[in-house]
Amino acid sequence: MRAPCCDKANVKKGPWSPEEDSKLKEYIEKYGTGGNWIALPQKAGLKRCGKSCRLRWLNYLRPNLKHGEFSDEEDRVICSLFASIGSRWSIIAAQLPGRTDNDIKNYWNTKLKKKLMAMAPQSQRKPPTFQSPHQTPPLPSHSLPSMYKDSGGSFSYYSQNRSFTGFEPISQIPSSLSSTNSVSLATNSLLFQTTQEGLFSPMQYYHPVKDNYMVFGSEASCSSNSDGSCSLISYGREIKQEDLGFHSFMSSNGYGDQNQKVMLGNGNNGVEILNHWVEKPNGNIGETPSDYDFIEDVKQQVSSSCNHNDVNGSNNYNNGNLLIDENKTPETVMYHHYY
DNA sequence: AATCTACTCAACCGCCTCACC
DNA sequence: AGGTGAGGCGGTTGAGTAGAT
Repeated sequence: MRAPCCDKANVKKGPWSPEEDSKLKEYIEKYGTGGNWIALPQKAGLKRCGKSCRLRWLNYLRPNLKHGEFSDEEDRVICSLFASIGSRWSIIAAQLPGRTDNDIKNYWNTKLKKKLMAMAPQSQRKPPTFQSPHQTPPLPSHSLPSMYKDSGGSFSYYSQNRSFTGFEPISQIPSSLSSTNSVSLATNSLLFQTTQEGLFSPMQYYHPVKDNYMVFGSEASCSSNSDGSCSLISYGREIKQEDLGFHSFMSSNGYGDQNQKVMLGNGNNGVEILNHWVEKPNGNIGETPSDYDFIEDVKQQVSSSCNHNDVNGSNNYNNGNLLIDENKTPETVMYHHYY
């Protein structure tokens, strides 16, 4: 049983009064938060929980907050990020200066979701969802390959310091993938399609880049971990089961009937130097608990690959790209994991 | 004008992660 | 290594408001 963060009986709850607001604002502007929200209300003379103060400051009082209507551009950013990372509102908020995660969450739940549903064809209107590993309905074989990531740019998220970058220009798509006949995820205008299963995926405005490839992430902004090790990172995080589920979703759009192969590779400034393929024994990644072991194996191989590059004197540009190939299927799915 | 319904969004709750001891 | 507390996050709630009847 966890102790409450404050004495619930002696803290005020509910809407903040203008007096409380000004007390909090004045105190923080004068002394800062002191890195201790729990102690702050007492020092500031507020009968509030520290968490409540923190929320009030972050969501309402802190300077440079943007209020009011979201622009079309902001809509697009939210949509594409939601499609790619799901409801990680804080990460999405980091891409929209002046917007808070709470703002975006509310906006998504109350307006944007409906807006997108209204755009979808009548027969396909279902609430857009991000595919988690716990909900992996089979996709109809006729469904189009869902394309994942907006922009051809870097897409790194460092969980430690919460920084997150993305939406770099399309020009940063690896040159090796920029020839004709391709499927690309680079987009400036993005629409979404809900499938019959309620899946939600960006479907339009993708520019073909190279035959049989879908590219997830592009810029090689890789750096080794501080301990010198290399690990697979999904958008900056360690790969987790949830990520695998998403990969499964991505690859199962009618192209996941056969065993997957994962290509290990190293890249340099976005130019892939493909190394070798590793075949996953059964089915798509993310479908069985043993897949985690499989990923661990892949990790190992990427790790040793990275270490090898270190030995050769290369620098942090060497990254562990993970390419997933449904061999001999209409699509090859390529994942890049940078760190 | 009164009532009902739908919507919005600020705030809360509880869980998770991380840093510190 | 394990325990504890604080910060942070996402999901949910509910009071207030706008619009419909």
